[in-house]
Amino acid sequence: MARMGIKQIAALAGVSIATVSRTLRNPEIVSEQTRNKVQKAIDESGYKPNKLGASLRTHRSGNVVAIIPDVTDPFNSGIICAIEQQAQKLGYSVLLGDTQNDKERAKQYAEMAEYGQADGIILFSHELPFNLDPNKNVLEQLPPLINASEATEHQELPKVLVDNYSGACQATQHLIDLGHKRIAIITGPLQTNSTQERLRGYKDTLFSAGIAYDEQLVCEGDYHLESGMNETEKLLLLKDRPTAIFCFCDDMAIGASKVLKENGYNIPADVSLVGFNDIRYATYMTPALTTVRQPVAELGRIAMLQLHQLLNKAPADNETVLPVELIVRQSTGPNKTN
Amino acid sequence: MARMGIKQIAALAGVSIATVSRTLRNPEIVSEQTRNKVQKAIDESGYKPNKLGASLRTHRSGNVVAIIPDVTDPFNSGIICAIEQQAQKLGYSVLLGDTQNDKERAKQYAEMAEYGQADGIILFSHELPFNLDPNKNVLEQLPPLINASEATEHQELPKVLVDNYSGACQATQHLIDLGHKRIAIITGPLQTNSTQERLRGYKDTLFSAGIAYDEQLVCEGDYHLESGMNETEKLLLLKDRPTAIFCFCDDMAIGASKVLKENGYNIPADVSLVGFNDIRYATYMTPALTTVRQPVAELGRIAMLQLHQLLNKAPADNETVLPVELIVRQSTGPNKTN
DNA sequence: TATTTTACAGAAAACGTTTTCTAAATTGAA
DNA sequence: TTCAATTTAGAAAACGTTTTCTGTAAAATA
Repeated sequence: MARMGIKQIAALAGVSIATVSRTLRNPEIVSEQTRNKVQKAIDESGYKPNKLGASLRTHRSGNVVAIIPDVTDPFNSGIICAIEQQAQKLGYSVLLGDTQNDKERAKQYAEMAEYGQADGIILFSHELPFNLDPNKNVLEQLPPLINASEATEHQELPKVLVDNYSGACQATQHLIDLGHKRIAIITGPLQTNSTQERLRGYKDTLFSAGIAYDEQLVCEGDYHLESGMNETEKLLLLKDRPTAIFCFCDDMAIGASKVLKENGYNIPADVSLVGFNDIRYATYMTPALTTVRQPVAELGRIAMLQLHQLLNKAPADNETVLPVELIVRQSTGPNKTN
Repeated sequence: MARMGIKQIAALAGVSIATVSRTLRNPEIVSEQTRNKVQKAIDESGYKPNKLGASLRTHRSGNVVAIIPDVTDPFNSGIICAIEQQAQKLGYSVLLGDTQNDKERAKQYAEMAEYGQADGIILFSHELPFNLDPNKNVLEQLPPLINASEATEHQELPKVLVDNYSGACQATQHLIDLGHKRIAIITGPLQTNSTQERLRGYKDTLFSAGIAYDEQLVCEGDYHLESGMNETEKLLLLKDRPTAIFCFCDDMAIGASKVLKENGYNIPADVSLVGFNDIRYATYMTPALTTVRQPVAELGRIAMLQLHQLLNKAPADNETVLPVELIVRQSTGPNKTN
């Protein structure tokens, strides 16, 4: 297949290139007769208009870049999948920006927007991968950007989040309702918005129930499975060990579960376990994991929708908060130690 | 930040645009003095060369599209992650083409190469998303394309695969060594190369051990968790039920495990279970899943490397086969029914 | 010193589109 | 019929680069 350009098609159809372009983008303003001629030439030649040419002219690549810490994490990949779905519906393509938690890579991906490779960014991070001039308006220094799932410190940026506070409240209350008083948590990185909100929910709920906040029971994890294991080991060394552990993500809960079992603890008889995210495998763990379900598909869908708004100069909502839901399974049970 | 083009930089530095371009792409052919002038202008203005302009001119978008059935599957996302890693090293960006098993979408993504949005394709499918003219050479009708993990019927296409045959042999032999004779399998779709190869490995190994092949024991799954459950239920209805089940992916094994447990079967005491892939969660299942590990990172890395070759007109290897490894954990044990 | 080579930098074309501007042809109103 | 309004389509500019082709100045050779 010889490379065909709009010129060749124009020649083939005996019209100008402008007419070919119009037939493709604005069929209604070209007469039926000419339109047919052009269409015939296109069909016969199998012409595929070059997107780069068009993009260059229109200043729109039609790409968005999703900057994400790790596609390998099922929670992330779920959102990515939803973003991608919605992107296709809206006519965008998604560039994958898996940073592996490397700031430098995040920056490189972010720059795609500045090099014209992408029109906008969906960012899953609490860190903004740009060097900002603190004296100037934040928004004006950035390409169109939506924060998803995690937020940066810059309040001006549009974000679509999940009700982390409520999720933590529900989880904590559930444990309290089961009679637990010594409820440990394994958080994510303390700088993240998600962890801060969940921590707040945890504290508030404890307080409402009249349970004293015990710093010994809060461990900082990093949302990775291994940290769930490490922190659980520490918790088990405590004199007065917790009867329940609330992990801020399922992976850490899975890690915790492994350590608990290895040490002969029965879940939930000896210690109850709650996760966060409700990844696909949560139901299939033994015991099935009680967890806070995030509306992953909705999160991705809306993030993409909002970015689309932004790209059309319509302001995006500054903050969208989606509800979460506690899914009670078998990893939580009544506190039997009292 | 006012949009800066190469023209503005040229003016700022008092040189021609050609010189600016050369400073950026071929610094060695411009004198140090001029280079410095230009560099200064670039630094001061924060100029980011527009990639679309360059791509248009060079006929290289610098993008590759990964056409994949489902990012949400940890096996797939593992490969994608590796591809992405390697792509970045080589200076490419990865467009995500999650098809959700929809042929039409696969085709749309494949067309990105024809529209100049992508330079090449990494395809995870046994179906070629193109309409081919059967009279003509296959390769000449396709954009640069590498098959990864799964192969199409077209032998000419370069592919990087895993030694599915050997994997199935190892798994089957392991079960035979444990004394199992009634070894059921839950395959993937029969049209896929991966399943065909594994099936062949299974049959050959049975034959070598002098165990008769029993068609009742082979169930066709679809690599999804649910099908693992469904097929296991069928297997349990058999008069002479299997003492071991070898699932062609971990997700199906996880599904099988659930059904087995629900029906009161003990793993591995009553029935042994083997998976394929060794996803991250395989170790954390109860019992930990014996499975065939695929070199996911290597697979992705090589696929991208091969595509890179192709894009530089160097022929890619027609077939790369990577070794797999049986990881024995707790879901397999001696056959106790004899 | 005269001549050839080499190093460097500018002008301009090219990549493949979209879109503005203009002109011709057609239609409708008067 | 004439004139204005509308429809239609072409010419040409523009998007932001890279690269070829030239030309000039400096360096190397004789």
